[in-house]
Amino acid sequence: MDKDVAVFKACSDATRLRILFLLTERELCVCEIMAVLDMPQGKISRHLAVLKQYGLLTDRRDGVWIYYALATDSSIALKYISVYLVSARQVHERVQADLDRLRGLAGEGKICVPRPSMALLQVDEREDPALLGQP
Amino acid sequence: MDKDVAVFKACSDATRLRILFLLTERELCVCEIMAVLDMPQGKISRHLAVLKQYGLLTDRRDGVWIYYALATDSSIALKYISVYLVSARQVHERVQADLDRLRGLAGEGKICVPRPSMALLQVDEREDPALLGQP
DNA sequence: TATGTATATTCGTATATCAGGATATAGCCG
DNA sequence: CGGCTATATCCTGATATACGAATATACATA
Repeated sequence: MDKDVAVFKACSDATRLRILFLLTERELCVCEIMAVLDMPQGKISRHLAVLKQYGLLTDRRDGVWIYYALATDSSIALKYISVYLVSARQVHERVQADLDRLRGLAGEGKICVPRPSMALLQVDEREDPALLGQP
Repeated sequence: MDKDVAVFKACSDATRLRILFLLTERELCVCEIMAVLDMPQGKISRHLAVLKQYGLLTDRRDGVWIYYALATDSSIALKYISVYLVSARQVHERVQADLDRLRGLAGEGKICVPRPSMALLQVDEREDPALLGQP
């Protein structure tokens, strides 16, 4: 039961809930979440750490970037939270706006390109048809 | 969305979550919750006030007693919390123990009888077959 | 190795939350 | 009205949480 309490505690912050809603779309790196929510990096990282600590998120590193994704089988409450997230995201205007902003971002992931050479790599990836969802 | 955050905040305390689980059984007065959870009256009342303020509970007065019940259509999150409560109560041992203790209480409601005359009234009610669930 | 970028973490402060204990309010009954 | 009971609320201290700002860490490239 304590695990469930922790899950609810993790959800009881507006910023964290917005992050969770965003992650129903797909896994995201920190810079994408920063861009969508327009919040300082430290704040995003701190909330991501809380969500991960409470078992709601998993993370994986890809070079410099760290991608976060919704965890699945952490607690009973989390199962119901997941269903809630998918259903409620179509109802809340703020979430809708967040998701629109996310879909409007230039590429899929790695929107922050650390160096010119990597920016070129990024462009290459964007021109790779296999990576293009919608034209 | 803020309403949903409030609902999750309301659930992010072990005592409050135990109260919510108890109220999936039926509406309860404060003294019953006190008896089951074995906690001081001020603490129970304070948590009930929080749950009511966040829209998770309704209350109704019956003489000296105030009965609390789960609210229904307060927010989207609450709908999913309700489903969670009914499902998860069969999984958590602590909740099982709470519910067992609740069912083991002498009568249905009004376990605290303010005066001898009312105690007699209570006994009368207990002897009324219509009010007896299990012998 | 040095540099730059993405992310994590620490520090200090303001605010919120929780608990226990004491007190206040409201209803019932004699 | 006065006394009893159920419940609500207030007060205070302890603890947790959120934030901005600054700093630290990890990785990639040259």
